[in-house]
Amino acid sequence: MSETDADTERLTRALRAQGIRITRQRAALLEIMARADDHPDAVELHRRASDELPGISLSTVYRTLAALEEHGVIQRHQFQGETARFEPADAEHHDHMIDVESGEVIEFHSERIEELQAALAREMGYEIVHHRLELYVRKRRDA
Amino acid sequence: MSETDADTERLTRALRAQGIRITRQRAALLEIMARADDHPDAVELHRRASDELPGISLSTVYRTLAALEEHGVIQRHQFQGETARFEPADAEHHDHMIDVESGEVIEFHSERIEELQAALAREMGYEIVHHRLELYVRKRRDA
DNA sequence: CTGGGTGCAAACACTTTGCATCTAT
DNA sequence: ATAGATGCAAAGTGTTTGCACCCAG
Repeated sequence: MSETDADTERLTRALRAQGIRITRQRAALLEIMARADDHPDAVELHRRASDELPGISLSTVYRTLAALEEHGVIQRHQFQGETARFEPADAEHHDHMIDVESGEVIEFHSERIEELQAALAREMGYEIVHHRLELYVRKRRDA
Repeated sequence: MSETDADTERLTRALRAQGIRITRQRAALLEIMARADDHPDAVELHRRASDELPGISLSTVYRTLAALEEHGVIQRHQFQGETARFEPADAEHHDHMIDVESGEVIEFHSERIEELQAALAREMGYEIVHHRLELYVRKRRDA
């Protein structure tokens, strides 16, 4: 059994325990999300799901994505001007660089930046609930 | 003459020089934006504009906002799940903290964070075109 | 067996657009 | 005078929802 298969099965059990039914549609989407190493949007996920489950409706995809997000299984991102994209919610938080020329999304993480953010918020009397950091970038020509 | 009046007049001239006509509608919106110290959305701006220019249409507001954004006069922000909000584009860049309880938007700036972002992007072979940093926060109770 | 999930179509919220008319320059 | 801007209504886009039927547990 592949690692993502094992992950998916564990997830399935956890979700069922939380009282959410794993239908064929949801199983398909869970599997697709587990495999996805890009950041697909609802329409793209619907396309992928249709391959193994012809007839699955776009509304089901939206409803499932909402449910999975609510249960912390996936994360929704709304990049500048784009439609919502999704990715599996891994343990470690990360931010995104978006290549404005290719649309490619690169993940990164900076503990130093996170610390500065937290310190800044605290100074101003707030605590961070969550944050969003997006760098819209272009490949360096002079590199 | 107030300072914002002077600013608005300067802007008006600059825009006209770039070949965009300053109609009553646009003048009203320029003035409203100059005065705005919050981050209103299109509907709110339409409401404010309607006070001094009854009959102004929402599409004109949208078209004007698009034009002003294109000419770098205002900036558009799309906060998590909200409708687009606008603010005058001042010289100095800043980021936003959004109070998730009140919806209030607080501006801040950290040169240190900006430097780290730039360094990070460079390391990965990119240069930053623009970025977005939003801290979704809540007032500290234990402060 | 039964309540949650699905597919479909219709509704939604926000934003954009086509067109006839108007107005800033 | 005339090209660009407006108001209106209609179309778009991405997403959500009501409802009758279905199927996972």
